Amino acid sequence: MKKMISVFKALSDRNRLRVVAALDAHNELCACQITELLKVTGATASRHMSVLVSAGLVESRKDGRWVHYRLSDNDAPLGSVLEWIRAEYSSDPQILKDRNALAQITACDPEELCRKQRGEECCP
Amino acid sequence: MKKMISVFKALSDRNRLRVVAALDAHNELCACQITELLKVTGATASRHMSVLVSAGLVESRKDGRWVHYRLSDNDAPLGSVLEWIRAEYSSDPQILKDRNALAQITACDPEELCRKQRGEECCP
DNA sequence: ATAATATTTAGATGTTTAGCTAAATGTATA
DNA sequence: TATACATTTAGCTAAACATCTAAATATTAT
Repeated sequence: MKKMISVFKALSDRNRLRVVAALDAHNELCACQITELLKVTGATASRHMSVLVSAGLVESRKDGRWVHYRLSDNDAPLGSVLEWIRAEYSSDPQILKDRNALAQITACDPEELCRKQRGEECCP
Repeated sequence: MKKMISVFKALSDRNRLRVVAALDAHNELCACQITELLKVTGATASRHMSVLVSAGLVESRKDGRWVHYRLSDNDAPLGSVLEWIRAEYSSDPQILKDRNALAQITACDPEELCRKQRGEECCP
């Protein structure tokens, strides 16, 4: 019951659903890329990711200063929940916008992206 | 996206999950039975049910003064979400307790149950 | 018509949560 | 070792929410 509630709570936020969709398309994204996608503070993005991780929906991998996130390969029953999400968002305007944004974001080296995030001019 | 969020929000509350489990076992329950199961005010139960109905998870049928609720027969993808819930809660202590409580509650005529709820002595 | 009654809505209160800024943590590089 | 830096944690505020009580609504029975 607690597990179920934490999963549903994790999935009942707009920004976290956007992240799930993003991770479903690009199988790994780092914290700064997610921050850029959501257009929120790094702190806020980090908080969202910790909710998804605690719910068991996402796994994180630390690589030096960077943290990379990916969807956990969930067991079949929970997998079917993701199946439903996938079906629902495949036509969602926000998610489609995000897809384009992500193309830009991932085209740019994370190194560059972070430079941009602290105000220096670089990749679009 | 809005639909998804409302579904997940609806499912991310302990008491509403208990109701979903209850409706999955007994295919129709009236407001007073749900009130009795959750041990909350009628007003609170009503609020919870309206959340489940707005999310499209539950349908209501009015019959005189009584309102009966049942699970909507959801399309396949969302159905699989309920499938996961079913798998998860089949061994949940709270849900098992609820099953016994429901046996008592449904054994007693709703008419009687309501009498009990306003303080008169009757069915156990 | 009036009274009784099952459910819903309104209003109030305490708790949770998403977001921010600022400080802390841990890692890499000069 | 000292500095730069990506991420996380702490502390705050405003909005959302679960619950209650009291009032409103709608339906049956007298």
